[in-house]
Amino acid sequence: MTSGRVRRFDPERRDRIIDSCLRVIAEQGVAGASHRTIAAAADVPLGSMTYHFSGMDELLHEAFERFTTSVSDRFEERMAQAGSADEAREAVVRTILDAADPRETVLSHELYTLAAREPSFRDLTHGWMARSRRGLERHFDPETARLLDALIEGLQIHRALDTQERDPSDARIAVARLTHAATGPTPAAG
Amino acid sequence: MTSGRVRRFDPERRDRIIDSCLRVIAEQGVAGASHRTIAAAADVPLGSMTYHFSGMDELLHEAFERFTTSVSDRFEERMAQAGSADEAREAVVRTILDAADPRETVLSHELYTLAAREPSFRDLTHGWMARSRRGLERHFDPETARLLDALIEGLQIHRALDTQERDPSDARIAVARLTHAATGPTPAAG
Amino acid sequence: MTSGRVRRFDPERRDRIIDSCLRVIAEQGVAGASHRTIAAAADVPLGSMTYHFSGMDELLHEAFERFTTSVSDRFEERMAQAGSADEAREAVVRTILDAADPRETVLSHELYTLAAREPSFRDLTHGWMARSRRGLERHFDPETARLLDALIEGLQIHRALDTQERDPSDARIAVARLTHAATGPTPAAG
Amino acid sequence: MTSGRVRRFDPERRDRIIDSCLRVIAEQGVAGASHRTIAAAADVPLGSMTYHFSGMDELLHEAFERFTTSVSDRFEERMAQAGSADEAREAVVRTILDAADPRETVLSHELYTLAAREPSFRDLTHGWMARSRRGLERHFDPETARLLDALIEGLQIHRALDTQERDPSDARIAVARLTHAATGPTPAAG
DNA sequence: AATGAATGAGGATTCATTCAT
DNA sequence: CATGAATGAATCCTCATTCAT
Repeated sequence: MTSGRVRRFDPERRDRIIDSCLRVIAEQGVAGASHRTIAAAADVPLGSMTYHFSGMDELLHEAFERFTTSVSDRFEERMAQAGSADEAREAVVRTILDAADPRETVLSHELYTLAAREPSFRDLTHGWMARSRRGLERHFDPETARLLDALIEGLQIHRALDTQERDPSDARIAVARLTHAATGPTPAAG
Repeated sequence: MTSGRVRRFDPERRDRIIDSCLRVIAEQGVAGASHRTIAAAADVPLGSMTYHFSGMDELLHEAFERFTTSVSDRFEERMAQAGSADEAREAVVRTILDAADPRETVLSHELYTLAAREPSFRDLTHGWMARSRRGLERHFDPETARLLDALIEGLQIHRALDTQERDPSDARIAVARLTHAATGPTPAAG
Repeated sequence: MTSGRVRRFDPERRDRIIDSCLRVIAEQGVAGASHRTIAAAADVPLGSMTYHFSGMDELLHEAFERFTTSVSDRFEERMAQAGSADEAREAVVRTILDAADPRETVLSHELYTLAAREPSFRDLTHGWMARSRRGLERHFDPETARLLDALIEGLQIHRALDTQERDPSDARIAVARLTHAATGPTPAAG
Repeated sequence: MTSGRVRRFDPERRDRIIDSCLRVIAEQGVAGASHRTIAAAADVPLGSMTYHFSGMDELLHEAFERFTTSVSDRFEERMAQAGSADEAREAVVRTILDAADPRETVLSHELYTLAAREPSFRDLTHGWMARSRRGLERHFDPETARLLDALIEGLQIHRALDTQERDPSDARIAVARLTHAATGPTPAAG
């Protein structure tokens, strides 16, 4: 008889909690990510939270680790599929423009905010950046890879946090300037 | 007679609360900025908080408005003092490298995180970016100004959130590439 | 109209909480004295507890301070009313025998246990003992006062923690021996 | 094959749990002695606790039984080794003064507190006192033995819970007065 | 025989907000 | 005008115990 009401064994529960944690953060921010809200989102009893995770910090760390890994995976794959420098440039541009997904924007900023204050989260941001650079270095020299990586970051943020629409060509021009020197006349203002 | 309790008239109290709010956010994040902690930091009675501000949102908005205004002021002044495109480039480079102040890093990210989720804070980020661009447009064409602004953002973030030291020359090279096209051989990897 | 359901002003509430705290400790021990149980006993909302006391420690300290003060008051009065050394001896004997009140036994031990581990409670036990000695010194020299005080303690404990009834004359004999040397033949066993 | 998990047979585990229980109580009190903390201290799985003991009460009882037995053993031995009434007096004095071991002080009080409220622990305190008296009765008459036992208790407590140092001669004088009546002039205060 | 997984109840504490003064 | 007192909801976390394995 498997009657009763509880599931005593649920091996994927830990996983589900991590996913729910990311979902809650995306929707309500780290501030709204409490044991309660996450437990409810994961359809798991409250006591389950501290059983599986030593505390909110461990949970947050694992959640953001999953997030950065998945974003990095996707970016690396994109870079791997580019067959030439030109295709790589186009992939970078697309990465910048695709960032419209508000979920990722929000999660990124939440992580940055955490990392800005708590060094323990900086291993995640560091690892993330390292993998991005490694992907870029398939097609560009290390110096350029670092600059491109920072540019992607800055353009994504400004696209996300500006109330005004941005012209998509910005990204293309910026990538061009950073990757091959000469594109035309000196752009200093008259 | 000045007997009884003290300080029934304190015209700068509102101001002090806003400053304390920023101080608390810099130290403990928006998450740690409660009426209680801010009131304590400002040495102001708890009941005073809801008297002067309709709620945390109003207070946060005013606090971040003060923050972005002060950062923008400083940047605009820097740009105004640059007498040539070269001096402007150097001012941009210094702006990127000076961002070591953890207080500003933290406050920026806290604001971005807020703005990423709540549109009501996006007027602040939009205004901030607009003023930055206006400053840059004293020396560069609008297109370049936009790109420089994003680059500043990206490099600052990566410098702050990487565990590894960054070479300061990165900033100089990036600014050079974005502002005058040709600086040398094509940097695509071999 | 004083309708509604809440009492917004209740100046004796702090006092009532302290009393309820002692009551709960007497009934269930320090282990059972939680914010919840005490709040319920005092008919006070839970949030009221940490409003009036910084935490359980402060509350416990104040509660036991009240307890020791009241016990000391009573003992001092008894000593003050004794008109002669003989009456003082009798008062001491009665103090030992009266300790049957389980409430006081329990509270004393709870305090001792606390003080045994946390020095911050030792000021209470020290003050208690000091006042007891001061009372005894009205009638006995300091040396004898110290010994009597310890004897009271020991006899009370053994009376309380033995499952076997004790002969009340024990107390009388012990007090006699400690206070005037000669009462008969040497009591060493054959 | 000793593969798989380890230590499915561990006959001393029950013993180790009891010892760990005492250690935890000495360090954190009965309040801090939970199944979890004790299991961790004994390096034993949590589920093992309720397997070996029906509940905390059984465990506490066995732990304190071990404690009182060991203290009683030592005291009895001391008394057995005393060859004369004078040596016995000295042994009693030393027992009082040696009680500086904070571990024993703490454990004694924890037990007293338990016994003060729950009669089920009073068999332990009763047995302890009975054995103490039996030891003393090797050298003193039953009456004196009871008084000495109580005096030991009282002086130990006051030495442990006073913030002021005690003069060791107190113990010697008290024992003298209780055991042979006349030691000098009447100690009543002038 | 032994235990890892699980959980509901309860632990202290913090919070934004209300309201009588 | 300004605030100290008050509170219910929510915070994270620990707990003894149960039970399928």
